[in-house]
Amino acid sequence: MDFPPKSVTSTEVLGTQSRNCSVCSQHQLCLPTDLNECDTQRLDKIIGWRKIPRDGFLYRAGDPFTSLYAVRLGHFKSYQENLAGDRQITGFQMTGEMLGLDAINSAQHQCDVIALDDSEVCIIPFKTLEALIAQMPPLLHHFHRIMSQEITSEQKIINILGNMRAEQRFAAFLLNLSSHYAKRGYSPTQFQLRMSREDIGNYLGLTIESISRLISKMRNEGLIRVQQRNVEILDLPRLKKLAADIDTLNIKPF
Amino acid sequence: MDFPPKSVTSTEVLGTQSRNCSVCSQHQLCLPTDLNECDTQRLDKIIGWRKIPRDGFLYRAGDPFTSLYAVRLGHFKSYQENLAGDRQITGFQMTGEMLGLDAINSAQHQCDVIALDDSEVCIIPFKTLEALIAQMPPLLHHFHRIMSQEITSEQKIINILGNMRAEQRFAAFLLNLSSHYAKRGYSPTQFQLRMSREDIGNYLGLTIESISRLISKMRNEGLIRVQQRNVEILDLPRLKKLAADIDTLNIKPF
DNA sequence: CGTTAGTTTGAAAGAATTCAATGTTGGTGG
DNA sequence: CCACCAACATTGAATTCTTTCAAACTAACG
Repeated sequence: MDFPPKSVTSTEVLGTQSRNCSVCSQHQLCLPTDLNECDTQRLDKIIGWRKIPRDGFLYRAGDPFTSLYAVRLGHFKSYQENLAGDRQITGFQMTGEMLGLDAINSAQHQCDVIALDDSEVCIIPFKTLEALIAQMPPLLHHFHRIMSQEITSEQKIINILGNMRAEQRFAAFLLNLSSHYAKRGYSPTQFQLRMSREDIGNYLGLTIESISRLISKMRNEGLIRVQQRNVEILDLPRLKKLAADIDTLNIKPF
Repeated sequence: MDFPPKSVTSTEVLGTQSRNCSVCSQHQLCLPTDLNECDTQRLDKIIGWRKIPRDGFLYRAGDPFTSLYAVRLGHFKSYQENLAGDRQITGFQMTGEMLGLDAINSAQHQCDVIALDDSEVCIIPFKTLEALIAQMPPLLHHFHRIMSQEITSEQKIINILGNMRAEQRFAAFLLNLSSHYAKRGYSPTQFQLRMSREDIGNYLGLTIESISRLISKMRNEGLIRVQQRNVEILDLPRLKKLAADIDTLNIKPF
């Protein structure tokens, strides 16, 4: 069932990833599972493809919005800049995640998006997608779920920024990465940070020094092992307790 | 052009608000402007209606998701509760705004939503809406814009929580209310806060005492006038400068 | 008129930042 | 191959901002 459609030459599907949705490794993350083969191929036809080198822009705030992007390979960061020139990273995106949804309303991109790795994206022309969507109910609903998910994941950040202390924020951040990697079949306890300490700090509303101190503290407590950008979570349950604010240190005798 | 459709008796359209989209005062906020009369009436037919008393729940986190809600009258707050029982208000909603979009993905509501005023909502059964949407391209696109707008407005909060100091946060909060009221034809400089100081603090990641101090400070500086929940912005430009982090006090001589 | 919920104010404590210095890594060119 | 540089990261000390704790105040309501 994984052979390439006949319209595609064999060289085009060489490499670790195919350019076709039906054989893409992100299939279950990106596409509705109940889409039939025919509809999947119709979708294939409208989807383009692009490579972004490390530190390259996928798009910039203010760019006209024409397409959504699905991360096929690699990692991205999205940030907004305010009038004073301060930046706020609003999210990190990894394989299978959608970029550009925030631009639909104004037809202009709202963020700068930069690749943290050499990366690849699927280009999804939005007008075409909407036309297709109207004819394919499962895809319609799936697309709404994706947008809804985006809202939910931003609410998570609001929760982190709004009522967690520094240590909890960082714990929540690690746990979020952990579950994302787990969902993609990678180890939930060992992974590489794709972003600098500065990016992490910015994202979590903390300074780079605070991040550094938190890493040292958690390392000393045997919670994590960190070597540069390599992270190993040594005590996942305790990390979860920490992030959930269940203050194990303050258990009162009665 | 504003007479009620014949299927509706005259008593039903009495009062300040009609139950029909075509004559609803929120028309331009809620509906696509390029929807024809016939399509508007099809939409009318699926939309229900409900009153929520002050402090009443519109829905609770975990409730099964069946419908979206559009605020027709009044104000709401949405908040999430974490495992430790801490709450985080993720947004305040006023007339014309949509509630429940975050529930599409999981089919369960993600927030508790409470009315701050005696309020009224339109009930929009989601399955029916999706079916209708697929047949009405302008409505399809409009719905996507609404979801996109929700994403954008959450990014605003992330920006506030992620890199503003207390004073800027509160300034940004007031300005946000100001522009919302302006958009609805009310005064941008005089309005009533519908939420308690505690709610404001929670929303902005600050304590109630901090909010209180900020109000006092801004009052002393002639920026605002506050009498209980009545707010008057006395110096809008300066408030904007403050929120934008343009530090007028720190202009260096050379 | 007293009670209550919500708000304001003050003083002390705590959390995170700022500033400054030092350490580490990886790349580049001599 | 090594020395040096630049970018990134860590650590310490002082400062700043915000919270916490405590008390007093205010308006609304029965």
